[in-house]
Amino acid sequence: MKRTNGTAERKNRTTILDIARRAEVAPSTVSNALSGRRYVDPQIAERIRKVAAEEGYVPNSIARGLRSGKANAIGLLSSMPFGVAGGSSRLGFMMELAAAAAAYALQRGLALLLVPPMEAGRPPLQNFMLDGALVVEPFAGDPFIQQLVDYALPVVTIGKQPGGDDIPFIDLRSRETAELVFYHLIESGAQRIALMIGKSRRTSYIETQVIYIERMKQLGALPAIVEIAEEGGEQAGYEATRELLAKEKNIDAIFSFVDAFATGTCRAIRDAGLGVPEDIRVATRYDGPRARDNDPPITAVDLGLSDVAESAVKLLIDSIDGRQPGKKSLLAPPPRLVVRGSSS
Amino acid sequence: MKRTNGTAERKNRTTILDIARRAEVAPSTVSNALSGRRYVDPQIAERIRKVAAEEGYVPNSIARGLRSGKANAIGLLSSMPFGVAGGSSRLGFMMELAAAAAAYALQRGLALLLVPPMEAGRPPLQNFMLDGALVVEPFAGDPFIQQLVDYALPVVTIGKQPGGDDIPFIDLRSRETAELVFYHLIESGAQRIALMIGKSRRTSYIETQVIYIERMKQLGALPAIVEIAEEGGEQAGYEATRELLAKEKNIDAIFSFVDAFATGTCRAIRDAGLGVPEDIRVATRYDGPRARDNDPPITAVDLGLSDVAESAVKLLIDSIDGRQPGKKSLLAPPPRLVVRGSSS
DNA sequence: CTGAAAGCGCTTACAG
DNA sequence: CTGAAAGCGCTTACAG
Repeated sequence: MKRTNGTAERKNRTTILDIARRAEVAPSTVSNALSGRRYVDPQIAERIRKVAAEEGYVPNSIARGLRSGKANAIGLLSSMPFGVAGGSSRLGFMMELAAAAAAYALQRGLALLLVPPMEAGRPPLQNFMLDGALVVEPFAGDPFIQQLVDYALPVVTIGKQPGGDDIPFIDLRSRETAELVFYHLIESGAQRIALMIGKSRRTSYIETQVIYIERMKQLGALPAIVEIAEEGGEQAGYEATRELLAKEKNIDAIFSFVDAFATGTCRAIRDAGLGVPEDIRVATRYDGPRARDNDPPITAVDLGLSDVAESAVKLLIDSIDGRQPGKKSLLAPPPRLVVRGSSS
Repeated sequence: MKRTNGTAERKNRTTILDIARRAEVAPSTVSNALSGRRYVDPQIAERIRKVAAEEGYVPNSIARGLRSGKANAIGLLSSMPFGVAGGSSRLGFMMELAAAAAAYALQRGLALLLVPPMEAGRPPLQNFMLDGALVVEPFAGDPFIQQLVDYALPVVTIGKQPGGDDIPFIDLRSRETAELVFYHLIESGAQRIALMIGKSRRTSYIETQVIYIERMKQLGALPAIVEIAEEGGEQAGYEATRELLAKEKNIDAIFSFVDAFATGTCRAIRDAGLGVPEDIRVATRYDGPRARDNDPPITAVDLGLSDVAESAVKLLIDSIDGRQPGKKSLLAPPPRLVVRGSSS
């Protein structure tokens, strides 16, 4: 009896050697016959296939991977903290990307490995077999990116990493997104718009702030920017909004960028005895379940995440295959405003 | 110069042999020093760690996996067709399970591999490195399960596979779920309830039908069961409902089991000139975005999927580790009815 | 306590 | 056209 290979259930699996012995050929011939990579005498090939079928032979993908240097898998990572990326229903930005990325990756023969943010510490990437990774909205100096670069793994980021000039990315068009939102809020009558945004240095935050400040200057209005630690999630959005309303009396619109903040913002406005949208209009970026399910539903932006995910996987596959893509970045589809009760 | 190993980006990575040479010890000593698996003279261990750090050594997880027989990854598979599992926003049952399973698996040092249903053909499971898999609501004779069993991979199903008596599973308590829904519909005044359900032989469908028939008998009402091919998604739900309403005139409630069907059901009722819930009450099983975002929002059941996912991963890890768990199945949390506008 | 060897199961050059 | 050998990069017994 052969030794087991550690996993009780998988002991004694038929190997290519077993097939070779029974079919009386060399192991390499079995390999070639089964993979079709090289010509093998049709009669012999047929015999090999028959034996393999009889023995229930299944190739060991890890052994194959060691030789070929491919894991046939890519990771999807996010350093966005749990209060935001996850939350009670956990059906947000990252999972929408995950679903689309997984579907497309599978079409290309790759599995998608889901690496959610960890509550504490870094995920044990060491242990995972990956050919590359997608990173969702990394911030400047994101340790995730650093770790992947250390592992010499190809990376594509969804949303450029600030300063990550050598890393291929999908341009989420955050400037345009911000333009859309501010234009809408102003057009619907807002005079004094506040911006509530995450603290970390992610490109979407940075670009939104730039546009916000420009607009406020044009409008001759004083900017009111509140930066929130993302870990706080909805509760932090709530508290920040209460404070803001206590200090600034003439706010009549809030772009509460992160959807988790935005639901907190709505709650805070109501608790302050004010109405959404009558007294204060609210908008958020990601048009996910959180925005849609809120009462009232929150105006948001359709970012075309299915297309984003697909482009990202494409770029990553190019990078894994060592193809130097003409462009190191791809554009997301144009953002589309979805107006809802929170602002009209 | 060393040969590359196939992936352009990962050529010439430092190996344990490089470290061994530079630190003037045996490769096995490097392995032991770095893993801490065996005692190594502290001075030597320190030297090894220093060299490894300098060289930027990262262990090759595939090589490690070949030797140890572990991929440190589990799969999440669903044979539910795309119209149902996916759909435009793709944020459904499977993704909610995925998010929770991934988070818990990561805590246990495992990655979660997302294997969505393929449009055509079977996914290339051969190529994926897995220690086991979770299968979502398999039907009788599900080829996914067959494939996994052929690969001798441990499997846990979320929802028992009909006839799958040897496969550990999470009991989704579909009988109780059905009881809750029918009790609610009857209590809210329904006299003639129709059941609209998928065609394949999944446990949740089977159990729901059993309860439905019992209830109708008690009520002295004629059962009206419509079985729909799942691939049809919302459109099939729409068409089936139109046909049903054309044939049966006194239907005043529909349990449209699959959420994709249920939104079609609501649309069909309206197109027939009737109102939800005034003329016909509607309920569905999975309390996801689809049910919540519908107009009117659809009464549904909270199945506690986070707990379900966690239990499933636990059971799977037991099975992978060869531990014979006391129980081969675990119970989902009690289903909880979420009453919404579609039925009240 | 540590080293040298064998081996995980394939695939890839190298011979013939 | 096919076989025998080497090798992917680790870890696991086996020696000492």
